[in-house]
Amino acid sequence: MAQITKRSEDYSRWYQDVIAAAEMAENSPVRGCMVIRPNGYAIWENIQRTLDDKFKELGHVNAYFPLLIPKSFLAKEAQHVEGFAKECAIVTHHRLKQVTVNGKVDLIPDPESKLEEEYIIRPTSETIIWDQYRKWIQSYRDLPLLINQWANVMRWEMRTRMFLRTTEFLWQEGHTAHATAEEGRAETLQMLEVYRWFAEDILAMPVITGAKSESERFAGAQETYSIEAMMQDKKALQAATSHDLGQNFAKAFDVKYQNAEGKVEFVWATSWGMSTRIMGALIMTHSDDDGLVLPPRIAGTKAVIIPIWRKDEEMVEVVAAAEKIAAELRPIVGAIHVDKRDNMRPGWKYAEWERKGVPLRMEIGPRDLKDDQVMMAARHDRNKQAVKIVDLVTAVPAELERIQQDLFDRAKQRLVDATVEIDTWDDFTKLFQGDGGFAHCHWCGDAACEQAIQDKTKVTIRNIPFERDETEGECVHCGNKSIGRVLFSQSY
RNA sequence: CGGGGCGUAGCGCAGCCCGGUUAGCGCGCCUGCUUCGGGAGCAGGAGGUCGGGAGUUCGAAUCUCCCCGCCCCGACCA
Repeated sequence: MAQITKRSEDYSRWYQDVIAAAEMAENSPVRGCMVIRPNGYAIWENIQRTLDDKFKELGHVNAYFPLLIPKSFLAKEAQHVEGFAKECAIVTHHRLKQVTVNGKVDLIPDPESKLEEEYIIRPTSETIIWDQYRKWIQSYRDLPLLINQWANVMRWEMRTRMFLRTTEFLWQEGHTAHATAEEGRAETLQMLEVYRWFAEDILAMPVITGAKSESERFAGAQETYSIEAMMQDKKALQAATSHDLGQNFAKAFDVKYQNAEGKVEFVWATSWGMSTRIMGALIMTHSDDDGLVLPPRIAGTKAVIIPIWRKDEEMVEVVAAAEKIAAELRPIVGAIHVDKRDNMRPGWKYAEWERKGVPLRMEIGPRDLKDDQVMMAARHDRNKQAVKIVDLVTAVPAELERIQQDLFDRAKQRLVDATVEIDTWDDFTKLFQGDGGFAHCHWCGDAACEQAIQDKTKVTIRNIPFERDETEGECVHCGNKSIGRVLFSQSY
């Protein structure tokens, strides 16, 4: 069994070890692309379910658009090209041909099957979706158009890391069209709030909401908003984004509607997304040196029951009791696993389920049976207590709720403890040469100054928080006038 | 793409410098018995084109060249 490197020794090694030990994902033969294993995919399925329900509650519907996009589409929105052209995979042929070279059979693209117009594999779907929206939107009565897509996308990054940055990744992308700028802006902010809710209430991951600086804006957006979380190494991770696209895509793809007065106008657009990257954030927010730690609301398995026995007669009794408890609890708390394997001892099983991040463990043996109780142990703080079997229907949901809240509080405390206000360049460099963290600092608003800070320290503006100090001050780097503080940090 | 490290059984590694019988070790896996309340013990067993290709040699895991992949640091990146 692979040992998990301690966080204090090598944080990024620890991260990879946790993923391997929890059997969440592993590398594949395809460079930069990972295999998401059942333990990891179960989490993604829960993410999908929860978000999808919320999207629909707010009036969105799902659709599916092609994986391949005509190359020319990308060129239609100038900034969009600039942002994505460098990382696109391109389909150039539609057929292979067998050839024999030095007696060996090989396959090459059949030159005769070269495509007249090449396709790119979508790095994001704005272009192909907006090309379609042109056909769907004529009247203000067609608006708003609120569509989401669950899909895979591909961005040919130079350096990849499991979940955080993979060549292919899974995500949802919402693409909406509206009659007015105000409606578009309201949708953008509404979806950002959904992401904040999801991160904090479901993933127990406190975030800072705010607007991106101009240089960090999505390619083609008028305004980009993000939620930023703090990992245990005090670096920031952008957990989701929501973009107000203004009329940029409507103009690029000629999407117009006629209003009630008969006037023809371009529509207003938004897009918003959360990807499998969030699972990297989830791992780095809660897990410890013993492996994965998951908040109950997103865990694939909420609790595991470990029957303990010596003799075969005991096994029959204990397993039956465990199954009965599981059956009673499942309708209340969700997936519960009874670990009946008879080829390993309880201690081994405890360690294994701890590695895999199951939030709650119940142990039931002959001694417990006699006392009509089980031992109940929480993964994240090792709190262990005896609970009467009749009380489980209330005790288990309550304990899961305590775990959920505890994980959030713990993460929130880390965030608060590692967040400071900094006013001098000297203190700024000291902070980021040392432990790092989140720093609220004055900034002049100049992109060149922002770039200079990044070049010198690798620190970037994570966002301009909604809740921030807007009193005047001097830019932490250049000393010019500032109209408030923004959030600085090193990031993933 | 630049610098560094690594690639030998499912996992972790030794062997390589200095070429030489059937390539080892630990964990895991299979079979059996004893065990079972915090990573069990004993016995037997299965599992390898030594990342790929070419070369040097009587002989290559070991030497040379090329390629591929992974990890770390850069560059790159909603």
